[in-house]
Formats: sequence, C-alpha cells, structure tokens
Amino acid sequence: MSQAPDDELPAPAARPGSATLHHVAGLAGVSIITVSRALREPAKLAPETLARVRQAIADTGYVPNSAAGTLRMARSGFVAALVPNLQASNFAQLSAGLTEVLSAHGYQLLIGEIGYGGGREDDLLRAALGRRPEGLVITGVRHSPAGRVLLRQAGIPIVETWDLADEPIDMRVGASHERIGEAACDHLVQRGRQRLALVSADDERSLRRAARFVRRAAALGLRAPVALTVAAPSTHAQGRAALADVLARAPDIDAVCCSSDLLAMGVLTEARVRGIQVPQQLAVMGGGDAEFAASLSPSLTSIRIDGRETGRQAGQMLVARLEQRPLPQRHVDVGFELMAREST
Amino acid sequence: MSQAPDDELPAPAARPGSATLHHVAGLAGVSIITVSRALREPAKLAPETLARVRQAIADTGYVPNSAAGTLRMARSGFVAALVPNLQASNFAQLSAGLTEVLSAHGYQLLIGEIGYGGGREDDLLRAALGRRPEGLVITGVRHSPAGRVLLRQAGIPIVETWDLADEPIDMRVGASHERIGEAACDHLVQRGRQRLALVSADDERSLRRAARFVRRAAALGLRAPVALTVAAPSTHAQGRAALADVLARAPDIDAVCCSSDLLAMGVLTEARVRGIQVPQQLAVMGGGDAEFAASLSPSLTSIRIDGRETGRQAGQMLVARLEQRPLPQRHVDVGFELMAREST
DNA sequence: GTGAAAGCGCTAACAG
DNA sequence: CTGTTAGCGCTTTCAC
Repeated sequence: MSQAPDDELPAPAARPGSATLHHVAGLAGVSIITVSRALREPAKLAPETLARVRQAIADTGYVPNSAAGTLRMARSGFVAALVPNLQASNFAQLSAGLTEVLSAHGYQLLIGEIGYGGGREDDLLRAALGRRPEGLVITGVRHSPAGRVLLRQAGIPIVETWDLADEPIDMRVGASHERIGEAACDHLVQRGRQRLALVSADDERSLRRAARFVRRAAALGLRAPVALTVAAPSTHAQGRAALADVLARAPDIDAVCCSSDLLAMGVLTEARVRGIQVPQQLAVMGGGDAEFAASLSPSLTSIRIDGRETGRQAGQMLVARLEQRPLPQRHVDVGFELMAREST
Repeated sequence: MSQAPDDELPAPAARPGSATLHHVAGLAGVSIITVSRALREPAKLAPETLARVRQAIADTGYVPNSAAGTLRMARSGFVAALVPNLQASNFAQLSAGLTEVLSAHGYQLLIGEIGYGGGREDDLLRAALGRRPEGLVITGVRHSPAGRVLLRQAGIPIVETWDLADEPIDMRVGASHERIGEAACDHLVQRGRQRLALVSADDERSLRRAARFVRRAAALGLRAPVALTVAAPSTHAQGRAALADVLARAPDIDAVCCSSDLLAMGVLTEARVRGIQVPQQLAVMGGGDAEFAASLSPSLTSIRIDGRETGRQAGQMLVARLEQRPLPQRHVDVGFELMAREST
C-alpha cells in the first residue's frame, strides 16, 4: 500500500479510459510533463524513467485526450471528408486513395455523412467545422449559400471532388463530365449506331453528362436521343423499366447509354428477356465501370473514372497546402477511360 | 474606426475561421460568457443584446471550437463507427439507421475506416479513442488482444455488429449466421435439391454460415457439398469462375449457394453462357439481398439482413446506455429473411 | 534529464 | 440579465 508516492494525486480514474497525464504521472512518480515527453520524445528521457512511465501508461490504460492537444496546439491532426451518402457510387475507392496519402503525412481521415437536402446539411457542416479539421474533402455535395460562406470562412484548404462545381470554393479534382458525355456519344456513333437513347440518374454529374451527350448527338446530325431520367441512386430495376419505356417510345433505337452500370445491367436483363440481341440489335453502355461490368455476358462497355487516383490527388493537394508548399494547380483533371467491351 | 469599444481585444482573427468567443464578444461589446449563452440559451439574453451578438457572430464567421467544449464539459457529442472497409457490404444502410437514432438524440456519427490487418489497426483505434467518442460501433472488425484491452478500458458503451464475436466486448447486434446457414440448406432441400455446392467468401461471417450449411447437409443425409472459398470482398467474376470450378469437380450438382449476391449473379451469368437452365437444372441462391436480386431474370433467391434496422438497434442501445437507462438486453438478434425467388 | 507556470477556448458556478 | 473566476488536459517556454 505504500508503493506509490502519492501526495495529493487525483484518485485513480474512476471511469477507466478517463485516465489523464496526472494519473499516469502519479503512478510513475514523475511530473506530468515527463509523461507527455515519454509519448512524444522518448529519447529525451532516462531509460529507467521511460520504462517506469511506460509501465504506468499500460497500467492505467491511458489514451491521450486529443481535445486537449488540439486546443493547446491549434492542430487537430485530421481531415474531414463529407459525403452526401455513403452508398453513392464508389466513395470507398476515393477514401482509400485519400487515406493512403493522408496517413503517410500523419493525418487521419474522418468521414461524415451529410445527407441530402434540408437545413440539416448546414448544421452538419458547422459541426464538422467545429471540430477544426485541418482540411476538407467534399464529395458530390451541393452547398447552400450559407454553406458556401461557412466553407469560405473556415480558412482551411478544401477540395471538391466529383461534382466539379462551376464556382469552386477552393480546389477541385475530378473528371470533365462534359467530355465524358461527348465520348460516350462518339463511341456509339463509331460503332455505327444512329438512333440513340439515354437513361440517366438525376444527380448533377449524370445530368451534365447527359446534356452533353444530347448536344453531341445533335452536332453529329443524329436524331434527337430518346432521353429518360430516373431518381438517383439508380438501380437495376430502373434499368429494366427504362428499356421498356424507351422501346415504347421509339421501338427502333439501336443503342442505350446509361449513367450507371447498374442501370445498364437492368437494360441488358430486360433486353435478354425480350429476346433482343446485344450488341447485334442493341448496343448498351454503362458508367462507372463497376467490378461486374467486365465479366457480364456480354461484357459491358463502360466509362471508368479512377476513384482511388482521385483520392490520392485530393490528398496530395491538401497536404501540399497544409505544408505550405506551392500548389502546381488548383484544379486537377484525373481524366477517364472508355472501356469498350462486347455490349457495344 | 471608433465603433468597437476595444480595450485590449485580441486582433480580429488573422485566419478567418479561427475566430473565438473573444473576438465575437469584443465586436458585440459584451463579455464572452454572453456570447456563449447567445448560442446555448438565447432565451436568457435581452433581445437587443442577442441581436447584437448574433450580428457579431455572423460578421466574424464564428464557429465554436468543439475541442474546447469537449474538454470543458467532458462530453464530445459524437459516436464513432469503425469499419474495416467502406465498400464492405451494406455499411451504408447500417450507417443510415445509426444516424437516424443518434441524431435524434443529439449525437453525431463519425466514421473511421480502420482497414484490415497490420499493426495500424490498433493505432487507428487509439486515435479514435483519443478523440473521446461517447460510444463506439464496431462493424466486422476483429480485434487484436491489445485492441480488446483498449476497448475494454475505454469505459464507453460499445456495440459490435455483423461479426457476432464469440467473446463480445460489450453489446452486440446482428443476426445468427449459424441459423442463416441452416436456413439456406433447408430451403434448397425443400426445393428438392440433393447435390449441393457452396461458394463462400473468406470473411468470418460467410465462413460461419458455410460451416453450418455443410453441417446441416450432413445432418440431412445429403452428399457432402462441394465447397469453395474465394477471397473477400467477393465479386461477379469470382462467381463465374466458381461455377466453372464446381462443375469441373462435380458435374451433377443441382444447387449452388453463394455467400453474396454478386457471386450468385456470376454463377447465373456462367450458367447462362453454358446453357444451363436456372432453376430447372440448377438452383442458385445468394446472400445479402442486393437491390438487383429481385429484378434479375431469373430473380435471385437471397437472404436479407436488415442493415438499417441493425443500425437503429445499435443506436438505441448506445443511447440507452449514454442516458443511463437500463438496457433490456445486451445482445439483440435482428433476424433475417429468406427471400425465395425464381432462381430456386 | 526533469519540472513549474501559463494558457489554448470554452462553460459551470456563483456573484451582482 | 450580465459578468468574474476557475479549470477541463495538454504542450510550450523557461528554469533548475
């Protein structure tokens, strides 16, 4: 009972997990600053002191409270990524690329789901900002005017991805959805298609691609594509229904371009059920290059944007700014790749 | 220039976004506590004071620093959810259910991707704990011994989902994968199938279902199922290859049970390419009840676990504990539903 | 090699 | 209705 030299030490943390430097210091018989150093610059301690402190840390289950660190150092050590919706396409890839770069530079990534619409969106943004992230990645979120002001005033580097906003807040990385729409149209025409249909989800990016697709078709002198819009996030079932709808309006179409692979897969399913040969009678293309696109039968032509690379780029831009390095460019186009396969 | 009664006020926040109560108070000509109250209990302020403070808040772009609040109040106001991998199945649903309950009780949800394997996992756990979440949701993560100790010592409510660990740390919500494996086998047998095959991803839950499936088949006196394991996360391409493999080993099988719908879809594709009739010659079933399962042709029999409901339950358990309410049960079985469709 | 003092931005508790 | 004081847990600066 007489082992710890406790004068007026705080009682051992009531709730475990709430141990502080004081508890550890008391147990190790040193001052709190020594414990702090044991964690951050162990080389500066005498080996035996270090050992004693480490033992005390283990015994107390001490985990430093980063709220205190953040406050004191004015550095939170994390970057926040805001997504409208986690199932929204391949945010997983983007997050992998982001984590890769950020963790190499000592930053953590915290993900927040911000949801669509409602005033709630700004509340969540405010909450995120309140935790003082050192940088922000915003993915496919459209901001309210109030939100834009918040972001501007935040005074931290911000990267917007996917939705290449016309009025970027700060930095941007993504692909040109205009060019994608054009490329899709060109590909179908190259494959000899003339009577096009378009099935697009109603999110901003898809709509932008769709608009350019239609414009390109007009420029090439084609008949105006039969265009359908479905609610995002798009589904296989919508794809089936869409083909039925398209055929009802224009039985002679020879190609369908879809904004997602799931939609395109629905179109393929419906075509098969109706005995329509793909690609002989009907060309089908998707978007996003999902894993299954390449192994369907017929394999599905799609357009790939490298999510992981997008994440890496975003991470590098943030880190450059955080380390005060000059940024070669504020806007990065990661490009896209048209994966031509059997379905066209 | 003489409008603000500034005695020895801090200079207006150099970096915008770093405004503090002091700046706002200086601008509004009140003390900092008044600003604090304007935010938290506006009813206690004189209307005109309130208006002046609000104006100052808007002018400075002040966003409260929650690190300071967390420190002072010993309450961080958030719950962390740790996932191995965001694309891993339908975490999106779970997160939606979780958010629904937590936000109704004033908690935010922060998501952290913890990754598979490597010592990194414990570092990330430590980092998460360092931010002092008030509760933790752990999804499909297996813990190292050191990790378990950290979690135990954290002293906060913890819910494990999906991977229904044999040695739960604290609370658990999910379905019995043993019962699912059995139900899958029973269903195929009911449909008159006798020569079963099994294609399973190598994650813990799938393996557990697979083991029980095989055991059940034995109990029912069936020939031992042809069993294949593929690397998680499972894919459509793996499903195609798996059917080829299964047929090479046992050409006479009449049913394939897959651990995911993507795998099952691959099996369907491969069967179609080979001219095998589903379900006449071969029954196929999946797992997870993805959106596309119901609208494939033939539609795919699958097993559904309600991710959103799982999230809700987890949220409610956490909130109950955080509000010191007695918890009816520490372990909740959300059940599952076998969606019998055309493919079987 | 180790420690004492000060203060990051905020709020609870108590004045006035 | 408004302000003062103290202190949350940590790190920076300066002493010893």
